[in-house]
Amino acid sequence: MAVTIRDVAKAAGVSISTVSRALAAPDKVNEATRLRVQTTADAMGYRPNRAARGLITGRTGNIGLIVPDLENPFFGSVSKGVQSRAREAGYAVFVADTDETPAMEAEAVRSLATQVDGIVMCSARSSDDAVRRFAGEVPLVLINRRLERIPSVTFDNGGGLRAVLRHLVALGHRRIAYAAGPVTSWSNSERSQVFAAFGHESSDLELVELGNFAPYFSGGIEAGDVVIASGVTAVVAFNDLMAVGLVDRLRQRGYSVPDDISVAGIDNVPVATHVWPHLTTVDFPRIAIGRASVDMLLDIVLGRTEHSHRVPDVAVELVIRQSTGVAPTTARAPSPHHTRTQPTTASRQ
Amino acid sequence: MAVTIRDVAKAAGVSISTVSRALAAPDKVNEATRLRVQTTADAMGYRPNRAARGLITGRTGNIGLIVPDLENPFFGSVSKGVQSRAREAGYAVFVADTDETPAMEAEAVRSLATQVDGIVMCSARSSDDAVRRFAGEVPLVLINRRLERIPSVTFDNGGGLRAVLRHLVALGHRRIAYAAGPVTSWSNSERSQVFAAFGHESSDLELVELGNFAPYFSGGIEAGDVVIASGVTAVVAFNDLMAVGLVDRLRQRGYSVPDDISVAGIDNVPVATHVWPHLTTVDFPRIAIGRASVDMLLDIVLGRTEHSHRVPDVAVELVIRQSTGVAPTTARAPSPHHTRTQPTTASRQ
DNA sequence: CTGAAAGCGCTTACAG
DNA sequence: CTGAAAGCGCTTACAG
Repeated sequence: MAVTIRDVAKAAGVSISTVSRALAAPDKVNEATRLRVQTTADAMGYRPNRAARGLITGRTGNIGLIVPDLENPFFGSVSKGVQSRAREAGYAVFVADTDETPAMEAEAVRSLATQVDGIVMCSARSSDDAVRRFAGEVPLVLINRRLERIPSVTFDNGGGLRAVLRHLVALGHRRIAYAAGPVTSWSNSERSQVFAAFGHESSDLELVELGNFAPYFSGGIEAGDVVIASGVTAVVAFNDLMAVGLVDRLRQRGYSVPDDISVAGIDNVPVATHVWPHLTTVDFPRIAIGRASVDMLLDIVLGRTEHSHRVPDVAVELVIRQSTGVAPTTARAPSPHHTRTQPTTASRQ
Repeated sequence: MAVTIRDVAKAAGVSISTVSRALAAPDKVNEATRLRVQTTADAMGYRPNRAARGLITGRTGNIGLIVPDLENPFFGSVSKGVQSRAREAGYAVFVADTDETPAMEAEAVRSLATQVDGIVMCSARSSDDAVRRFAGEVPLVLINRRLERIPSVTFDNGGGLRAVLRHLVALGHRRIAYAAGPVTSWSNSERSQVFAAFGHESSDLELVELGNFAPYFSGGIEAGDVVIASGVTAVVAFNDLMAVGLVDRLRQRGYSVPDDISVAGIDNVPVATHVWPHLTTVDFPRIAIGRASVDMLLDIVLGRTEHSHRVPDVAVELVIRQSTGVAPTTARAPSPHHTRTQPTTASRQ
């Protein structure tokens, strides 16, 4: 039904070889014929069958994108970046959502491997060994995870967290918590290490890691009570979603943010400015990293090796908003007024 | 490099035809040979090349998904539904983000058409004629838009909006606004009509349409001032994102939600419960509609015509939360206290 | 039940 | 510069 190269050849009065060349290698063909072929092809609405082409060239013109959760705004942005850069480069993108499970990551790699030139995998949940196996099956670029000898592009996780901590210290906070994310998350373990190491910078700091909590609003709700019990005056959450839940829970418990407790997130997803108080957070340029991952993948696939696979971390930026403030002078004991679990609307406003 | 059907045939000591049959049509082959072939294929890690298969069968085993904006949580959920149902059915999915522009929708259809068995298009921004042209190029299912003789699956837009309006009327509101979304949005024009028609139900209602506004937080900020100027006591926003911006702006201007003005959204995206007050809204089962669209597409592609293409609207559900309340008895004149643009944190808490 | 052959729509040496 | 031929990895009538 669709018009094939044969149809065009017949209409233009040339062989299919010539049509193929006219379209793909313009300099290998007489300008006059090239023009004629091009014109008739356009007129007939000819679109080359990429699958057939791929069978011969070994290139599909497709890339795969594997993400843990398409509903998570973080991955939505990354996907957008991947998708837009791929399109510019003439590549189409397959997407697979793995529901945060390692098993589905493996399945996605297997089913995509034969159909793509390479895969961008975001926040891989699989073990190091499994990820290495994936990289053996298909060209692979990792986003948000470093693994020896596997190409990857990552944010400056450590720098971001340190910037938040310095900010909190400057505001006078001395007892600071980190509300940890999923144990299986590479980002979380890196942040966890950086957090612990930060304690060595100044001796009068009391740093306490709490959790692990789910990287959602619900995880933040859970973390809220733990934070209160811990007696800290400031907390950095694994991500913004968790920070938002945390703020909500603290308010329910009668604590004011930032007057009683300062809260910071990480990611700078849109919700960070949709809630009140606006969240102090670390901006991770997610679209940019999505685009960068495609560039790196294409460098590998097309044999453009100017880039080293060991690229520097993508810079992140501390964004100070209203959820962090000067440390309270004394630990706060919530008044009876504050401890009721259902304050009236008026008091919340 | 990859193991082909020929390799398996050699290893199993049969012809490639037999390998092909053993894997695809188990009943057309001797059980013993089938088993042998299957075993060696597994052992060798054979994965059939879907592109090669598709060249013959005319089926690619892929579907395309075209969405206006992957960063929008609404489409993220729809994508998740599409992706999960497709995977269950053994299909891989291409995704294209069109940045809300008709031109990129056309480009996406063109580039995907040859590589997929069909396309699911979400909230198409193109003209009716253009969409019909798309449907001529490739099997197409529309999400969130009805078009004569084009298969589609849609939410019960009208029912949802009417439910919100009845809710507001029951709370005593008589002057109610609809903050409209993009003119190009099919959902918006349907809601706009339903809103206008609702006025005929009771004669003492004053219904005013405001806008159009951008379907984001920023559009809600803009709408906020217009809503105040209009003197209504309740407003329904085109979507939750806009409603959240609206609430934020009203608070900045010193108005209390819902004491002074009730605000309702539409969609029930996660942010609806992340902000305070939690948003009254209409739940659109987005993952479900994504899955349903794949089912419909596959019905068409595989010639399973039990389903009519004219399926009923997907039911939606009014979710009453804290952003709507009883209508104020008198129109509210903000006190000087409320008109300051930068209230202190304390007053906001 | 099994194999040889044709062919899906293309690209690419190989001759001319 | 151009065409005929081979072949990418598969499936599917067609014989046997």
